[in-house]
Amino acid sequence: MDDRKNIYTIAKELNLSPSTISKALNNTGSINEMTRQRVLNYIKDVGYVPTASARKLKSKRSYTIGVIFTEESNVGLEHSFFSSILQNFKTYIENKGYELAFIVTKLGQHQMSYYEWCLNKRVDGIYIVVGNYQDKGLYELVGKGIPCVSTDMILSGIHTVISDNEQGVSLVLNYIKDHLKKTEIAVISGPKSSKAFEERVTLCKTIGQTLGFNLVDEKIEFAESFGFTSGYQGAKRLLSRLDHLPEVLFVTSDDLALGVIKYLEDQKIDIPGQVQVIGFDDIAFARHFTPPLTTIRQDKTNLGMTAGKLLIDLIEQPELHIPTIHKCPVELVIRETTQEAAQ
Amino acid sequence: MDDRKNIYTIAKELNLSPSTISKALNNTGSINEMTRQRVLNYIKDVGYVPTASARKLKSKRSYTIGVIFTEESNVGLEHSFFSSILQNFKTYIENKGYELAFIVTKLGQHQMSYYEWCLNKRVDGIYIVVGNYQDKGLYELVGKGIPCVSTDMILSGIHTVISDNEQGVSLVLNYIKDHLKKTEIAVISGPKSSKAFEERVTLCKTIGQTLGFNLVDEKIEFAESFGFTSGYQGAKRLLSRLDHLPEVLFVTSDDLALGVIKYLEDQKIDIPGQVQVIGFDDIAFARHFTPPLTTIRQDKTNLGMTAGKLLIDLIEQPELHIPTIHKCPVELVIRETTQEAAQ
DNA sequence: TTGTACGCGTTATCAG
DNA sequence: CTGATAACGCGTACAA
Repeated sequence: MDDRKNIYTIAKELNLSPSTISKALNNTGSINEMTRQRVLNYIKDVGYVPTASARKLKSKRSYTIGVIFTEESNVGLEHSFFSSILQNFKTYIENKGYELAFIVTKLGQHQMSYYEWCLNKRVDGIYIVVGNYQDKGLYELVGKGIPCVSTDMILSGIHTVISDNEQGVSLVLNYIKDHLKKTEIAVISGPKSSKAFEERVTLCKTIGQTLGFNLVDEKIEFAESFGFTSGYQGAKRLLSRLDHLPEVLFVTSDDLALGVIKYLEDQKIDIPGQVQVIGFDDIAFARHFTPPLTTIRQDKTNLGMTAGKLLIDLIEQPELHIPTIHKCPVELVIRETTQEAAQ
Repeated sequence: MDDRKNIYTIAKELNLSPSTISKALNNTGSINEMTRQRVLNYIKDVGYVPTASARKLKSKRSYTIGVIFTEESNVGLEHSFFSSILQNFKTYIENKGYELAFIVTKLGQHQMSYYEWCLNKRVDGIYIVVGNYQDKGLYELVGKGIPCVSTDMILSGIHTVISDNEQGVSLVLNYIKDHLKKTEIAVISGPKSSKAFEERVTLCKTIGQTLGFNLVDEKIEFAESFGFTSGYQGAKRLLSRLDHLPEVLFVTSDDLALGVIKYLEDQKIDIPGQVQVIGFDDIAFARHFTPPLTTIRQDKTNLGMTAGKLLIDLIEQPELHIPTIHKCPVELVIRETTQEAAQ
């Protein structure tokens, strides 16, 4: 019925032993080159393919990276920024011979923790793309010593690859001060569930202070979630609370910023005439929006690939176990939601 | 060193046999309820987690669905329409106890065919989200009898879940005729590598004919790829070829349509004053664009979930082996890139 | 309920 | 140095 071959069958057919076949396949141990070729050719002919689970079972390696993506935060694969990072990560690790699997906590009837899933799959490493950093399951997971890299949250003890938020915020605020020559600013931030957003807000306050901005809490609004609509609502809440329009709105996530712009348009507020808007991320649509969005470009390729490289280094050279924070440089992309002041 | 438990260890510690442990875990066979509870409690205490690969090795089932996504067509997870379908599919199958894995043809040094990968992983089924239908590897794969569902291409012999393109095109053309009251139309299509795009173009011709549109080939332009820029370029090519502006541009994919709109704006062509634009898909940004795009809404949730349901039915009840084509209804969403003619 | 063979590739050990 | 043998990893299923 199931006529699948295995190394035993093949060994018999070639008058060799199973271990020889294995050696030929994996290029390990000592084996005569001619024998190797003979095996390889035969295998190609008959179309034998080794079974992943048998190899994994024995070698205790799965060549699989578990990915935490979204579950809690209600952002799915639809979120273009994270998807893009994930795509780059995926490409990198596949080149290194690893595959990607989504960590899941509910499978059919079974409920399990992140960690249990990882044990079950024996993943070699973990990549946290987006996750709610208030999630206790995450802390359990990262405490277990499985190599782990994160691009979203800065948890102590995890290797983190993240955009240089300090540089980004600094670029924005200095640009506002030196080029736009404005001082009345307000901030719309992504939800508090993400550490990165928290960090950006904190940086706005500290850097803003040194630059002479007066960024009181009243001028900071946290969106409830990700996405266009959250931005729209956030802008609405913020502006109806303030007694006059800020000169510049710094929105710490592009997808929110687009919603913010929409709200301003609906209110017949001219951009950049009355309010200037600056985003963060440079998602694909930022440049295509009307008006095209001035923003901080995060280098998604770099983020994804660096995370991949770091994780695989960790897996293959476990001696480098001192947690590091990699900051990827960002860049200010000036488009049409801002306008430099005349000299 | 590796202190992981297995059913043998546990069996010994509880003075039971390995098979009893297995039964307790899987709730199969006959087993004393008290024994079962004892085992379950113990397992929870010591934190034992069964190993996926061992189970797979024995049971020859992997509870894994292989997904073909993009590889050839250069669209990645960034493509919001496909990502969204995939997300819904993923959710559905996870509820049914299956996991998703991306089918890959290059792993480290190893190059393999889709089919080889599937053998290696012993996937239970295959889901083709996007793929180049000229890809011969795809035909090899689907010919092997692994349960397979596609949402993109209509290959003979594969179960297909696809939006009702006929209904969609019909809705568009009738809307143009009856409400916009226009006859001069042109079409910008997605790349020929996708069967769905081909089908839409063909339908435009046939339905167009019965409605009295004169849609000659000169008025049909194929974009070179997916995405905003391809749409922009496509519009440019089309309009520079035609001697006068069409009244309505039907763009068979939203991401292209947004690029088309941008091109028209850059040319100072008023939408919908001079040219009206209709898209297809209803991606998230379609409604947020300026102007908001009139388009055909594909039901991504329905598509993804139906595909999931169909595939799992196929896996679990292999007797239903007559290939079917599921057409999911679509809907015309009227926004601001079109304008009804006065009565 | 329990014993045990099985699935299949890997690897340590051993003989030629 | 080449290749063979056998034990191993771990859960499942059927016979006892």
